[in-house]
Amino acid sequence: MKYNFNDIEAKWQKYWAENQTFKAENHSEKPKYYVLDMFPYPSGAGLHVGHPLGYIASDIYARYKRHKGFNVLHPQGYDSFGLPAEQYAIQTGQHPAITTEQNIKTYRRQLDQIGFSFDWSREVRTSDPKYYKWTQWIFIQLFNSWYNNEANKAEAISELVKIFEAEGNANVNAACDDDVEIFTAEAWANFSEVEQQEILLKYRLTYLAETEVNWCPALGTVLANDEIVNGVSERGGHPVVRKKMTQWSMRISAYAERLLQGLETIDWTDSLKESQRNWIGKSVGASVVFNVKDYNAKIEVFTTRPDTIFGVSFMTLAPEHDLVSQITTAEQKDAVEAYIEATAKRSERDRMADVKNISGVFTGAYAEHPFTKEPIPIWIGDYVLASYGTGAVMAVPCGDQRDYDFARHFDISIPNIIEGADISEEAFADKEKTIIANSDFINGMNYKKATKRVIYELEQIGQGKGKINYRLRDAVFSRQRYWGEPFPVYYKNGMPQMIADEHLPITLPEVEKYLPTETGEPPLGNATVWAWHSIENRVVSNELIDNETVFPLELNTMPGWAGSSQYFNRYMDPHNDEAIFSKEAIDYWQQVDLYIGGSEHATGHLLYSRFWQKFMFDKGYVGHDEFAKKLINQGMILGTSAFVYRIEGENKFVSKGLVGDLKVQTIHADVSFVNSSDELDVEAFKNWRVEFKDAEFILEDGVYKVGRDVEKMSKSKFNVVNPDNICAQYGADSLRLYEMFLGPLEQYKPWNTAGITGVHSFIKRLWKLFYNDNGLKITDAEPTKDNLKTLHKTIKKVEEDIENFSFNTSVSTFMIAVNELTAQKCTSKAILEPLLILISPYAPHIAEELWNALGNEDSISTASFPIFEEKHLVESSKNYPISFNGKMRFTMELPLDMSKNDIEKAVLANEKTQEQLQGRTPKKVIVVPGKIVNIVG
RNA sequence: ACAGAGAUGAUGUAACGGGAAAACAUGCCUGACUUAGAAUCAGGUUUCUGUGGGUUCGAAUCCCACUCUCUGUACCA
Repeated sequence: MKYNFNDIEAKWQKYWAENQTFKAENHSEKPKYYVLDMFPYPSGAGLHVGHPLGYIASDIYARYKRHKGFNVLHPQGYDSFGLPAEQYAIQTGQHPAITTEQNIKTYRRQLDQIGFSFDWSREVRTSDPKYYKWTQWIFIQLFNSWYNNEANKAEAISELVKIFEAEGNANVNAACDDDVEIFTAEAWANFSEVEQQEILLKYRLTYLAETEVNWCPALGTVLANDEIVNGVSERGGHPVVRKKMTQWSMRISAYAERLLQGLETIDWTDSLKESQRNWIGKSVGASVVFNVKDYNAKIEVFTTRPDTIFGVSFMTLAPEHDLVSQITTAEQKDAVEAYIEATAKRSERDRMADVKNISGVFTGAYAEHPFTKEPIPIWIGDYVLASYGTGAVMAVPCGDQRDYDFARHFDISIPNIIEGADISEEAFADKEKTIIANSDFINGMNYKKATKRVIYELEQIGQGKGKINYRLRDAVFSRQRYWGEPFPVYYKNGMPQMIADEHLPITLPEVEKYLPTETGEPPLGNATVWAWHSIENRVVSNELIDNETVFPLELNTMPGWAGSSQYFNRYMDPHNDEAIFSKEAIDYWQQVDLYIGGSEHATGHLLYSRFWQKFMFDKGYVGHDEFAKKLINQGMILGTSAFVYRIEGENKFVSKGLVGDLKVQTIHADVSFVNSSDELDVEAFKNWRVEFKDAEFILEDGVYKVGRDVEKMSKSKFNVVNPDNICAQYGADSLRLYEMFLGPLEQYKPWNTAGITGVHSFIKRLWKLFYNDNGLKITDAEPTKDNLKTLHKTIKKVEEDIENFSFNTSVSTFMIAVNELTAQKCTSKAILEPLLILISPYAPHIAEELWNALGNEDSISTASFPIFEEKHLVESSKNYPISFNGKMRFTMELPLDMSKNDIEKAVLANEKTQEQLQGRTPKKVIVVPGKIVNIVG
């Protein structure tokens, strides 16, 4: 019988769907295991062979865990809000919901044909109102919470109000805005409602704040830093200005320390944890307050080196610093303003990239040293960033290279306060080797002692304190887009009001245009039915807005990461309309046991999700404050692009070998026109685009050879390989095996379709172990010793490999096993049946088919993983390599239970040994039983 | 600049906690079968583990230095 993979795969995919084979129950006698993939954004381009890599790996693991007796949750869904659908809508007027629906259909079809064991009954889509109801709900939860630094957790805002009513805010230690004023209980009672709301907003975990954004007036939108190149928009090259906008922010900074500490408790890759650590950017030091001479002003700086405070010879403020305009003297005014203007024109990225040019201007003002009272000149310089610390630094040129360079450049003095340091060429920045000198009460102390003492003294005189600074900024949560979650928020007297939980979801309104309005409002500003009726509790026409009972709704939408920050928990109970998930469901599934996805989400999705999880933990909704125990990053699959060479100015293409010194344009050719010998199908290429129709081709040896290069797989590089074609030609099992066989999961690796014939013929050889031309050839024959050895060797290796996520090596193990069993002419059911279970996580369709052919009624996924027995691998003898001075010369078969001494004697007695020694006496004989014999001399 | 990962035949890669370097595939070559293509079968094919040094009886593996590649972050005070 022939192996007809197309029929077999369709048959079993249908069987799994109809029987809901992989549906997980929220209770079971079995232990639970939760395997999760990062859900995809359903783009219009569909899947290419790079996308399923992680899904195949997680699917193998999920299927393996089922064989191992676990109740496995392995869900899948779609991160279906996002920019591409919106941009398509702007261009075509097509509603993003429609495009998204179509794209999801394509994705589902493509995923289905690869044979994943997803529990599709739990599918979620972030753009589905039933789903985003709960995204809105979490937003409200965050709004109604504040972070209590004493308890080190989020608490209800109503508790905070109680404290304010009882004693004011003097004793409240909260993560809040910096500009909160101290008030008493009486004062609180006397504030108007709006004033109270304003104060509370400074404490809430999500809050409205003025944020600086990159505003592009021509595009009418806010741009991310990445979207700006050389000060103009990447799209269209329009000018971009910094503009303040009121936007929602998430107080993730409140969780900085816990996000950092939590990394110690999870099994994620070191590089990913390191990325998050850098992103959080903890630095320990002190805040120091400098009084400005002749002004009633103070400058607060953050420093990690308070021990060097006696080395301060100037201060630098960021050009954007609030004080600059106040303290600049009349003489310096023009220079300072010119400098500020020049800096404002440069993007932050430009400023950061340009490290060599030292620039700055003296303000004319002086600060006063907190201890010596000496005057310190105040400069501004663009190497100081407004967004980090306080936007001001105390400059210690002898101990910091940037300060040193700055001082040198502007001829500012460089006092040396480090004992024995040579600062004639560069600063001495090694704090571990620092001994302080010329520094009053800290002379002779090391860095640690001096730091402690300086902080103590600063506190005594009220000029500073110990402080920990984090780089992590609060996350802006507003987007001026259409295709995202609407906020459950309306505005009354300018203050945001949350819509009560029972009226959620607030669904996206219809709009005529998906662009910002002419007045620069976000796309939702185009909606005509987008006002909240606070009595009827429903969305009504804007015409009814009276600001008494009907109020305007929020026009921004939520960012892409909103929907993905709790989806892993929603899978546990995805159809629950009463709660985001039931307590039973979360208590049962707890957290993700294995999460697989790309490393590009290291500081986005993976950080925000940890933040929301910690918040949900504080509120008692979840039992773990980390959502994923173990995380693996799959590497990217790269495409092999093909290039043709067009002679400049002519419509002639030369074959790669003939390019030589010719001036040519290198053009991407679609890889589907190129065969495995790098030869171009010239006719197909000509028909590809009109401009190539009449092109001439200069061939070498009768063919046109293309150039090759490995690049990211992408539609624009024409190097995309579609899994549909692979499945049609070789089958899903071959695709799955080949993707794993390419190399280690975490590694970046190029795709080369030609290699798939190796795994494909392996599958055919597996089939031939079961079938010949006459049909099934399996017998009940007693397995031979060799059969058992092959099987158990394979069980052992495959089990180890899966546990270590080394899927590539188990594929070669399978090949070895099938090669050996074929050579042994094995037909024994007792061997081949367990072999099928081993292979089934990797190649589930053929495994089901053969399993069924052996007379099994249930799906192979219900079978138990075979148990390894050591006894079948025990050997009685070993073919010892005999080395002389480390070089292997010949081998000798010796019993494994032979003693060291006897082995030595036997080896020395061998005539080949004597031949090698040529009469010399060996100095030493190393015998490692079971491994090797090495003769030295 | 810093951090992380990595470098093995023509190619993808393998080698438990030092113990026979290249398993498993791809490619290429020869032969068989076939009208041809595809498929199948039999056989063959290369290297000395990025560079330099160290530890060791023995190093791809451990240590030190360097070179290069990829990824992330970047004037972080």
